[in-house]
Amino acid sequence: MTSRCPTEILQQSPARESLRLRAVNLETMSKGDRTREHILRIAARLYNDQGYGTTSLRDIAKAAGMKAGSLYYHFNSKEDIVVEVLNTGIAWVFDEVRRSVETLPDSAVSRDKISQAIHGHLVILHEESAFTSANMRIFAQVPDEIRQRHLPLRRAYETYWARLINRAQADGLLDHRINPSLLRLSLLGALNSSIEWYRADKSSLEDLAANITELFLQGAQAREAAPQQGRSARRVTQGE
Amino acid sequence: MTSRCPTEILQQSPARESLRLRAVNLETMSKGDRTREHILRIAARLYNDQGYGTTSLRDIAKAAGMKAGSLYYHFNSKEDIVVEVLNTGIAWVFDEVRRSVETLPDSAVSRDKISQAIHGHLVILHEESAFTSANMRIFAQVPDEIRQRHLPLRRAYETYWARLINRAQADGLLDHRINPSLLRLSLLGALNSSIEWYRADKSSLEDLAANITELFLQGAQAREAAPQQGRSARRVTQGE
DNA sequence: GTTGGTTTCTAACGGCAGTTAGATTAAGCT
DNA sequence: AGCTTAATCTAACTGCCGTTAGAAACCAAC
Repeated sequence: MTSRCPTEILQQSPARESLRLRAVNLETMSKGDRTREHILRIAARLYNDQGYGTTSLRDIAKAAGMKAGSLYYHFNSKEDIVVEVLNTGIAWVFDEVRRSVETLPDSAVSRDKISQAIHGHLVILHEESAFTSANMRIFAQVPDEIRQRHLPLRRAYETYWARLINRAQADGLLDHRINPSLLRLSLLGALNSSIEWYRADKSSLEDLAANITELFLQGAQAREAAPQQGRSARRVTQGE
Repeated sequence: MTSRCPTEILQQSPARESLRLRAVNLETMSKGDRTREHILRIAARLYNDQGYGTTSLRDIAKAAGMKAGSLYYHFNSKEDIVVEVLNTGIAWVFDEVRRSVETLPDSAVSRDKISQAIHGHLVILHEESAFTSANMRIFAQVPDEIRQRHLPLRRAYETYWARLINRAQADGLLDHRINPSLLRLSLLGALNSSIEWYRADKSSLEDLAANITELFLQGAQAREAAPQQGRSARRVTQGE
């Protein structure tokens, strides 16, 4: 039996769970837990800005308005901080993508489900969660031991996408000659690379999501006529 | 007027140029230059294996069979080493991709040119150049100053791809509704993400290149019939 | 206002980082 | 052989790293 909730894959204390809930209840949290969250958010921002290797505990502490030693009241080690940032990043994007897909009725066509998943992934990546973008940025650069601790959750998220795509292929949406793994890896590779080139002032995330969906499903090659069924997203003007 | 050779964009001493030439003339090189190259190759390998931040000069020196201080006979700083590794990585993939495309007659159809470019990029990334894979791995994690020094060459390579794609759209290969920048960024994002999931024992690079070309041009969505013109690459079985 | 728990700071520790100057060795030339 | 240049090593410097122990400050409850 597979777990439905991404957070279940981690054995976490209740306090550690709090960050995973999208609606953070600031009032009911103790000061310690609030500070703890604050530190994690600061850490995620710094990881985004300057990478993992060059972000010291003293950097995080200073940005959080405290001294390096004080971090050890909330965390056992530097490693624990980055692992929690990584896990939160995936947990959030996982929750959001699932939520986006489940917005649709179960009977919805596969194309809409994939389109929604793409949009959800992009929204979290670019608008909602510094944890998720930090994850995509630094995952490949953290020491192997840290990556191993984080890997189960990441795999769970990848599996979710794999199922989405497999189902789409079974439904007949996807060509049977397409390798579903290649599609998944290429699509997520493209989506995650967008943290290095997407700028919100150039186009909306809705347009970006629609255009990427179109690109990966219809392909870039010219088609004779075949206008799509009223699904005409405005073109995005990204990059030069 | 635009420069044809990617190395021209860098003002380099002749000695520094050597690594950029694919056919390395080991005999005619001085011992110093050979050691210099050796160090750079070692550095690229270590950057690939353990990232930039956690690779110290002492690590590089030890792997190269010398002491840390000795590196300073060949390089002025740690920064110079990583910048040269980065530049070499792009110079090589740039040369190879251009060479691949120019293998074809000028009259070749755009599809073949793009297909060749994709293959060349993947070959360098996975088989030929630890510099190129190191570049893709660590580019996002080096300090900003280093990235700035490297950026011109990277932009030149991106521009080459942009021209390739623009021409393909002008030729009518690509749908006019496709945003060429989005195609380029998504495609390169997908290609470069392959350093994290491609395993040579699972499929050949030729198959991978053919399948990615197919994916980005034809799209994943099921097509009625329309068999492609004899261009039937075997399916790759990558990932789970 | 004292108490007791929570939170932060201070000050240091050992270790490793990049870098440097100068001594030492190796190689080539006459 | 002796001299010169090339290449490497030795040994240190300064500075920042993650981490720790214990003292201080804060804060609520009585």
